[in-house]
Amino acid sequence: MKNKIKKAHCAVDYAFQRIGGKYKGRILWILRDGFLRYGELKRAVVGITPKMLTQTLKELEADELIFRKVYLEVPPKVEYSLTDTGKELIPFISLMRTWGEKQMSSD
Amino acid sequence: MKNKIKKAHCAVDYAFQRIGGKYKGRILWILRDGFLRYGELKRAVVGITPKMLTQTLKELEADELIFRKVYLEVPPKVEYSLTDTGKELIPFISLMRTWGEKQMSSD
DNA sequence: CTGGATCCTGAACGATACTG
DNA sequence: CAGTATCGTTCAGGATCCAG
Repeated sequence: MKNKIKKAHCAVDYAFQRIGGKYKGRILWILRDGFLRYGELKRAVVGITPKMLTQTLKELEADELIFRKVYLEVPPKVEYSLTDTGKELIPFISLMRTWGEKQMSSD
Repeated sequence: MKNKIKKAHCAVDYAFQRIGGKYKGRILWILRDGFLRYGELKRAVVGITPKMLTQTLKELEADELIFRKVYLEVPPKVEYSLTDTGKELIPFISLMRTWGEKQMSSD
């Protein structure tokens, strides 16, 4: 682990700290099948500010959930994708979505 | 839904708001098989203060993820358990745990 | 025993402008 | 295009004491 996990009392606690936060779940889900550039992510994650996007991407990268590939071109190009560890989370985020959709429709 | 969900951009977002927070995952997991009293929960969720325990339990109850049963006795007795909706989350929290344990051991 | 009431701090998040 | 920098705000969470 690269990020500072404050103090996990158990595995559930630990996991939530790594994918908690306002945007991490959404970003991981958006990246589930493919490579996206910074600008594409910015459009996909509606409402996020550049600061939060950068910050969140850095944390996810430090946690080794996403991979950041820089192309040395002009204009600059950077692509983000899931690491294997990140991909392991997709089934579970998928479960979350299913549950969330069901709940939302029953309000 | 009874609780105030600020604004969910998608189902993932929505789900995270409902089981996010510092203790919700742990509490749901602890309640996975059985009824626990307030004091038992307080001991089980190491480090939680009475205020946070009460607050979290109220949110979970308002979200209909847990059920609160009051026994009219002296001294007071209150038992908490999962609702059906709450139980639906257990498989997924279980996935989280598995993933979290694997990650923790590979640091 | 099961909480409620208060006060407070820090971290997360947001708005806006700027840069290589 | 892909970010930084700076400043401001909000709110979850914590400490402590009190109550039915």
